[in-house]
Amino acid sequence: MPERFQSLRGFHDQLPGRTEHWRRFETLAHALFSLYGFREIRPPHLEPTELFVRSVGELTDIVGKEMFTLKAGDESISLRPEITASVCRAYIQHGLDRRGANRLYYIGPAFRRERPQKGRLRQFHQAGVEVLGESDPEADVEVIVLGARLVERLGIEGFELRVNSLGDAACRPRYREALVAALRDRADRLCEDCRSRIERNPLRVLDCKRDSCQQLLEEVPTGLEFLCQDCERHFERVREGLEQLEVKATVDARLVRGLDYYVRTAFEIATAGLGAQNAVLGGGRYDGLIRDLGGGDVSGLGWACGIERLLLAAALTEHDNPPKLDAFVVTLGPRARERALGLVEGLRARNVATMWDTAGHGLGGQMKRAGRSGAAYAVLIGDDELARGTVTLKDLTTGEQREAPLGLDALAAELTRARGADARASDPRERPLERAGRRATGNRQTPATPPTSGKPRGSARRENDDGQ
RNA sequence: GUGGGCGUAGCUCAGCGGUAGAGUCCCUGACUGUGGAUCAGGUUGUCGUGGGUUCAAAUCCCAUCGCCCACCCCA
Repeated sequence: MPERFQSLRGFHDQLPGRTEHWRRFETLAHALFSLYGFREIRPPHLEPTELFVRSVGELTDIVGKEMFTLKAGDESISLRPEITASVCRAYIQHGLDRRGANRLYYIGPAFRRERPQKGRLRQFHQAGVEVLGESDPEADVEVIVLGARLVERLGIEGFELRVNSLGDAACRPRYREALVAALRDRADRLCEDCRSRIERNPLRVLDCKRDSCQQLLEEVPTGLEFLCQDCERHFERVREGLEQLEVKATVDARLVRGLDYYVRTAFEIATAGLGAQNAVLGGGRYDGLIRDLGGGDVSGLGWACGIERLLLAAALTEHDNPPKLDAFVVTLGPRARERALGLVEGLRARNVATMWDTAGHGLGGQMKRAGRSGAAYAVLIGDDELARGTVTLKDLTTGEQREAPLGLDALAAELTRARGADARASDPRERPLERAGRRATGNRQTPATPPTSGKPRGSARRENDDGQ
């Protein structure tokens, strides 16, 4: 027996039944980002390794040990571990500042070589936005609000938005010094990890998860106390803006972002119920990054969300979502079967979503497949119909039957008219993402029929699902 | 990278030294004039993989791969 292959660790397939959820997320994201004046950018997945070393920071774990790096000839290239760096590179390379494209968004995969957990994969997917060249706090407010709106519209309840200011080149070094001094004084009471962080990345001590360290941090100065006047004022206006729009945010002086490039505004949205992987969206301001990457003195601002995590937090229903067919052609006898090939293709040419049983089952088998396909109508043709120039239309929801003309245009019109009646109700784009009445990790009882759908689809098969 | 839990049918799981099981799904038939229902029958399988112990291993041991959880870090 030949070797059977498995997907790589941390690289998952998205199967039918899940892909519909992804597409609903993507549809929502595209629509929402457009609403805020953002335009899509799709950078490549591979970049020069050096791009990430310079942007994310050489000493970060992401660059230090989590990148998929390969040699290509004598250059080193890496799968992107995050997407902001690529967007900035493209912005500089193509002079997007002169094209008026300074609000950009992306949706796509990124790669990190970490030990996988639920909501943390080696290939994961992010959607994110970047605003380039705007340094006023109003831009921060818009970006943060957009993040909150996305999470809201996904129907995620009980999320928490936390904001902080990390200072800038003027004030952060002063704080860093003070912090290091304070931590050194207390090093003997910090955990082992934190002791090593004092020199390597002292800010990260602030969000150590150990209670003992957190208690100790009460005695340590916060960054907010050290903000220079400009940073102070900026942060104040960000908070005021959020307040004006009634977006609830808590100031968390311990919120630190892991990437080196953040300055001033940093924020994060966390949800309950995802365990340790509860951060679903995070970002901040990165003035200076564009310059570090060889561009002009252009400020930057943005966030990224983890699509897997958001979908987990949204606890989507696993309701049936088979392709919505208008018609399933059922044939009786060889003459009808011969005729069906053209009939089916003719209907499709008229935009009627049509299937038939290419496998050649008997009448019962074909009807069974028609029912399972989710088609609105079965279109039956046999010798009787052919002789009369008609088809028998069976409404697969109600079971009612009637005669209809065999002519393609007339039949297509008939089937399309029937579709118009319920298409609006069942079109996923017209429907908000639904919350399930259960936890994502919970039982697998049959989900309740979504209340917005007044039309149960009979025997439509439930998709098997991996439970994520 | 460190520590722990778990891998049996497509799916959810039982079996835990003595012939591989249930539910569900799938397939065939009753059914060349009707799907969802019912009935009859069928495949459900390298028991994750490779070694070892044993007369005998799904079961015990070791290794390995994968999933999950925590740490680390982050979306």
